[in-house]
Formats: sequence, structure tokens, C-alpha cells
Amino acid sequence: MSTIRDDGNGMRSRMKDVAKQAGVSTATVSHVINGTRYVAENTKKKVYTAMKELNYSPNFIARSLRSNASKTIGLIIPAKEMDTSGFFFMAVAHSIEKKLKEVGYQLILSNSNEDIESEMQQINMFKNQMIDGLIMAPTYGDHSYLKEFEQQMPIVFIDREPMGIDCDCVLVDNYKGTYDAIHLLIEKGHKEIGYISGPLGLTTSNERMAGYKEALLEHDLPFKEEHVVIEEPSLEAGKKAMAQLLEETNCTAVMVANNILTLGSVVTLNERKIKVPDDLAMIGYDNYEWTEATNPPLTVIKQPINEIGEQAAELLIARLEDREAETKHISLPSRLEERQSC
Amino acid sequence: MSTIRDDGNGMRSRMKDVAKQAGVSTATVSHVINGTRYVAENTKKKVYTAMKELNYSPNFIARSLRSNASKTIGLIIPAKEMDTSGFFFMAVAHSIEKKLKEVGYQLILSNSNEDIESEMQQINMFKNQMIDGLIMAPTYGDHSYLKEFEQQMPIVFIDREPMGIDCDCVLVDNYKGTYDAIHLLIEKGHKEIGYISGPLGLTTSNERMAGYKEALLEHDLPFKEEHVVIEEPSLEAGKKAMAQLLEETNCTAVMVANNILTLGSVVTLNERKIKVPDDLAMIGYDNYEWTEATNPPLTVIKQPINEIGEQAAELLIARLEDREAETKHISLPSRLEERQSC
DNA sequence: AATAATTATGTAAACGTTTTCCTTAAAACT
DNA sequence: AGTTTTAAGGAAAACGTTTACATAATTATT
Repeated sequence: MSTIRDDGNGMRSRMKDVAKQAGVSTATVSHVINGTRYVAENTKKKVYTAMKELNYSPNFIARSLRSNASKTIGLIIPAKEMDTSGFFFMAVAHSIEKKLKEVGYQLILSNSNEDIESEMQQINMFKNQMIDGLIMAPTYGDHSYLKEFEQQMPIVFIDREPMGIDCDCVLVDNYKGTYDAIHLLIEKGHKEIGYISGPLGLTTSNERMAGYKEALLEHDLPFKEEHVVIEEPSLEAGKKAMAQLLEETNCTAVMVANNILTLGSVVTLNERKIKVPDDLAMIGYDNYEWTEATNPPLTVIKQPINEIGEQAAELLIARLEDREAETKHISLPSRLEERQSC
Repeated sequence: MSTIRDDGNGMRSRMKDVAKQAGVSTATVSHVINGTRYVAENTKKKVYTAMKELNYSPNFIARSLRSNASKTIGLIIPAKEMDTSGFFFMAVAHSIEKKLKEVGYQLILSNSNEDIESEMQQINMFKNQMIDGLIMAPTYGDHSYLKEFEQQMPIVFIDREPMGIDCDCVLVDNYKGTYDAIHLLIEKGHKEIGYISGPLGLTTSNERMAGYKEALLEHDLPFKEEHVVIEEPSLEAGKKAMAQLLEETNCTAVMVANNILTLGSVVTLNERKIKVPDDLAMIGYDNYEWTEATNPPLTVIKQPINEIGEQAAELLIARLEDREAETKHISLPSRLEERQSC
């Protein structure tokens, strides 16, 4: 009954103490805790009460060192600023954390700032056996440098397909997203359809653009350079882009292929008192709650944010258990959330 | 020049290998890496080249075990759903991560779901020497259970003041936030001012409410029960709350003391084609970018999100270095972002 | 009754660092 | 020349687990 450690002053008790208190070896304590071999019911009981008495909880670090697994996974997201687009990844982070917790894993959050240099730097941190696996949204650039790293621990890519490496990934069907949206616009009779996009290069932007082009093509509408404006994803840029389309083209509908640009576009539309959808029809990107609060509520392409996180987490866990299985490429559908802007 | 380990197949090299390669002891290698004692320039050089040759990087876990510090801090946020209010904390998380990275720390992200039970559970995970310190936004309830934990590692509370424990914390001056807002409304001639709030109990909600009451009092306006509606923070609830105020009161202005309720309120205003600010003036909460895109752009109370994270991180790091210093309570000002809704 | 199989547990090495002592060689004093 | 000081670095313990191997006690088999 003597509490050797845990004097209430922060001195933590170790497995050794528990073993002594219970009159068994540390091996037995360990096996009781982990259920890794048979232990007599009676002995178990002794161990449990000793653990209670000493207020014992196992040291994660020591366990990780010995068993070579930290039950922790890393996440690298490219959130430049904490603007709306950063929210996308933060929301994904949230759903990853949720899923991981279910299976007893922890999440280390990190940020590449959409810059491949800091991405590499972060990876280097992660090399040190701190994490068992990695989930990341690759920033623009060649990722073959990850090949070596990937031998050491599994990687799951999310949202964007990395260049130069083949790994598990969970992506969104961006192509079909915009394709469907443009299709809808055309069905409603629009023939001059503008397109506002974030910088090309990221697979997401490229695919969305491809969907736009293909939809036009299939309906025998010409692709016009001047109907496309490409801007950095920022509110100001969005305002500017929409203004440009308004002033320089005869578009009757606009598709905005990025959330923050969507927001900017709406600002311009408001400022100029453009009647949506009568004067101009519009479809935006990402089903954030605010898109419901504009006037009129926006029709948007909805990405399955939670599913991305969930599936990524699941994929990684599965990969941790079978390093040899074929790489999986999961493509999640995006859906058109029809409201009143088109 | 022989590479003993690191055969390119994922076998990692250890300090022992580096030592052998450089012809020194592991002690020397360690000291070179950490700069913990003088090592001759020449020896250093040998160690460095050996490290390069073997592509060595130290094992974090082993280091943590020995030195009893993981250079990792935990964060617990109460993000029930990934709605707009969850974004607030995610944004804080983002700025914490940023600051921590600067000083070489990692961030483990976790979520209490605004539920004190899972909060406790998470804390218990963290007991295991995984983290060196904790930042958390306490959920509603008594937190004296953390006293014991706090002896083991420092805690910094953010956004909300915890009940039952005195710790470092960085809060926002919620009182002054709403006080100023109501003051502005009164100055503009409003006498019947509605107030929509999230559930009381959280210190944030309480303080905002206090600011509202005090501002009325100081301008000799009566506090009217029926002008206050309290709802769970959800879009639907926001819609309902604003509808109720519209139908059952003669308010000419409304203050909404929560972001997601603000969003809901705007939806109702749009649906009913209420002219803002002419028919109804309004001030919302939190300066998210979307508040600029409503029609008209919303006047909002802006919380210093990034500063919260930065200061919390700084406070924790400082505390890690001096466990005995007096507890600090930092209160950050919120600012009125005046736009056109009032 | 002797041996084999089974059951329940213990001993000690190992994980990869950091850190406390030591040791050696050279330089600086008497 | 003998002693002390300083400079540079090595040997090995320690951190708290997990786990490979060993052992003792019991039961089953012949």
C-alpha cells in the first residue's frame, strides 16, 4: 500500500513501481496493459489495483522508442494565410483528427505555406521517427524527392496529385465537378460562360479547367481565351476578376473555380448591384455555410471535405498494416449544390 | 567511407554509426549536435561529414526519452462541428503552429467536441509525457480536475477563462467588444436594440452579454428580456432567432454575438428582403472574409485571432522556461470593423 | 513413475539518445 | 623536474518501455 512514487508532487510512477507494488515483473505488467500474452485473472487484478494505487499511466515516449511506433501521424497542409482556402484544409485536418482518434492515433499538424522548401524542411523533421505515417497535400512542384522518405513510412496524398511519385491518395473528381456545373449552365441556355480560376499548375485547378473546356466542347460551344481569367486566390483578386469579366465580355454566366475567388466575385456583384441570376448567372466553389447567406444563395460545387479526411486516415492506417498492398487512388465525387444563383 | 547502415533501403543510421565512422564516441557526436560542450573544430568537422555520409538524423523519440522533453505541445480545441465557429479555433490552431515552429516545437492537435468528458480523456492521453505543455480552450464546466495535471506540465488557456483553476491565459476583451458595438448603435440613435447570443455559461458569452447590458445602462436605456434571444450556435438557430426578433419586437437594431448566428441572421434578413441598415441595423461577430461579401457588407466585432495563437504559444514557451513565474492573464482587445450594416 | 506438454511468469537485453563521471595529454605553474 | 591546471573526449549508466528467451510449476501422456 506504500506509494513509492507519485507523491502528489508530480513525480510520476513507472512500470517498475507498479510491478513491485503488485509483486510481479515488469514483463507481466506490460503484458497486462497490452494484452500481449495470457496473464492469470488473479494476477491481472493485482496489476490493475497497483496501477490505480500508483496512478500509473505508461510513458508514451518510452513505448514508442522500444516498439518503434509512435501512434502519431503527421499532416502537412498548404495554408498560406488563414483565409477561406486555408479553411478547406483546416476542415480536412479536423476530420482526419477525428478519424485517427477513433483508432488511437494522434495528429501532428504542420504547414507548408504552399511552399515546397518549407515542405521539405518539415519532412526532414518528420524523418526522425516521430511519426508513423504522413498525410499531406503536396504543393506545386516535383515530389520525387519523397521517394526515399516513402520507404521509411507510408504517405497518403490528399486533394492534389503529386508530381513524380506514385502513392496512395484521395482526391476529388474536380473534372466532373466543373463539367457538371458548366453543363447545367448550358442547359439553362447560357452560351457565353466565363471562368475564373486560381493559378494553374496544381492538379485541382488543371482538372477543373479541363472540365470547363470539355463541357463547352461537347455542347459545340467555342472556348474563348478572353472568357477565362486566372488570378491568385484572394478576395481582391476575385473582385478584380469578376469586374474584368463584366467589363470586357458579354458573358451571361460565370463559373468561379475557387472559393475565395467566389467570395471576391460576389463582392463585385454586390457593389455593382448586378441581379443574380437574371443579369448574370453564377456558380461558385465549395459549400461553406456563408454561400447560403448571400443574396441570392449561391449554387456551388460541394467538395466532400469530411470524406477526404476520413478516407485519407483510413487509407493510411490500412497502409500501416500492409506496406506491400497496391497503391490506391481514391477519387471522391463532388456534388452540385443547387441554390438560386443560376 | 563505408556506409554501414543507410543502405538506401530504409535502414536508418544511428548515432553509434556516425561515431564509428567519425572515429569518436557517441558522447562527442551528441555534443556536436547539441552544442552542449566544447568540441575541437577538427573533430566537429569529422562528425559533420560522417553525418552527411550516413545521412544521419537524430531520433526524436530517443532524445525525448532521455532528455525528458518532446519539444511538442498539445492543443485542445472545442470544435463541435466544422462550422464557422469551429473555424475560429482552427484559425487559432494555425497561428499557434506557426509560432511554435519558429521556436522548434511541434503541435499535436486534438478536439474536445465541446464536451468535458472527451476533454478529460484527451488530457489523460497527454499525461504520458507525450507533450511538454498544453494549450486549450476549456469547455463549459469545472476545471479544477486539471490542478494535478498542471503540476506536471504548464497549461495556457485560450479564449475562455476556465472555472476552478488559475493558470496563464490569453483571452479577448469580450465585454468591451459588445459594449463598443452597442454604444455605436445607440449613438446612431437606436433605442430598441435586440441581442442574439449563444448559450450562456461560457465566459465569452457571459462577458459579451455583460457588455450589452452595461452599454444600455450607461445610456439610460432599459434592458428588456424580450429583446434577448439565446440559441445554440447553428445556422438554423440564427435564422430562427432573427425571425423571432423581427416578429415579436420593435427592434431597430440587432447585435449578434456569435459568428454562426450572425450568418443565420443574415439569411433571414435576405429571405425577408429586410433593408439593412435602413429597416434594421445590425452588427455581427467575427471578421471572417464572408462578412465583407454580404449585401451590405457587415459591421462586425473583430477578434484578434492570430494574436491569440501567437501570444498563447509565447506564453507557453516562456512558462516552460520558468515554471515559477507569476501566472499571466492576457486580455486582447477586439475591434469594431465598421462597414455598412449599421 | 517417468517424461512430455502446457501454463504462467520472470530475467535481462534492446531501442537510440543524453549525461555523469572519468581519463588522457598537453600546457602552465612552482 | 615535479605538480597542478586546462583541454579534449571517452565509457557506461540512465531514460521507461517491449520482447526474446528462459524457467518453474502444474497437468497430461505414456
